[in-house]
Amino acid sequence: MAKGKGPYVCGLDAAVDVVGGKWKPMILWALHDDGTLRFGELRRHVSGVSEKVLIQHLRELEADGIVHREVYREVPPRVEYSLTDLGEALNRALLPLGEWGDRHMREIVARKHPTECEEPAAVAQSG
Amino acid sequence: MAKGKGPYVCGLDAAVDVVGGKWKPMILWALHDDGTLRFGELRRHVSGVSEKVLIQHLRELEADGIVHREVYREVPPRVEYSLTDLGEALNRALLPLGEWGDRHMREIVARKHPTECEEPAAVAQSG
DNA sequence: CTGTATCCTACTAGATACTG
DNA sequence: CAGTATCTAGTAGGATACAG
Repeated sequence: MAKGKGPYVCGLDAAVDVVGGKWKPMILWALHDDGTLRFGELRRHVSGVSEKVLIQHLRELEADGIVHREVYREVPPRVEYSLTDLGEALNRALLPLGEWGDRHMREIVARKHPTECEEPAAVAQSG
Repeated sequence: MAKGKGPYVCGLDAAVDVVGGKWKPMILWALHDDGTLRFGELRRHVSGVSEKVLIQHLRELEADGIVHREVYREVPPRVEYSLTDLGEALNRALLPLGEWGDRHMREIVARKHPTECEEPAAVAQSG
């Protein structure tokens, strides 16, 4: 679950608490893009994350009702993650923020690394 | 400045890095609501925050180009904070997220505190 | 393949006292 | 009033080894 900082002052407060984890936005993005992903696939989509942290974030998102976890008792084991309706709604609410980031990432990054510049690469979804 | 976690994978990643601070959403909210606020006023709006952390967040937001800091060399000292155009755009992009939070905060809070001052009911899954 | 357990580091953030 | 300095606690996140 999220940080659980307590009674939220506003909806935005609650929302950032839910998506505030370091890799959570990328997890939501990946799930929104592919619909359903196994643990390993998710690991590859969210490149750089460790198993522990990925599991941790996944559990929190599950506890918050954002993602659904489906376990298949097979050999080898298989677990699939997907977005719930709440998660899809969250992702839609996240779209404008993602677009803002895409549009202004250059300025933001430029402030951080005045000499280092890279194409935004447009990971935004067409929706 | 924000966490500065490095090259962003997507715009959303950059955006949450900018607004990810514990009190930043509330700071943006207050500034959006009142337009321009002094340090002390901001402190009152963002109730619970300490001077150090408020300054820290303000500096980060300023470094990210989200807020503008205007210093008046008077006695007593006066400093006014306001949103830049970038900050206003960010706030607009944050609106849907805030609405999502408002709509679903009850479920989220209910998951966190099933027995605390709230009806144990209405933890309904979205599925 | 999907997790769990343990150890460790860095950072966020809070309390308090002090300065201009 | 606005901001800084110092000390401290809690926790998010990372590396690695191990288990079902």
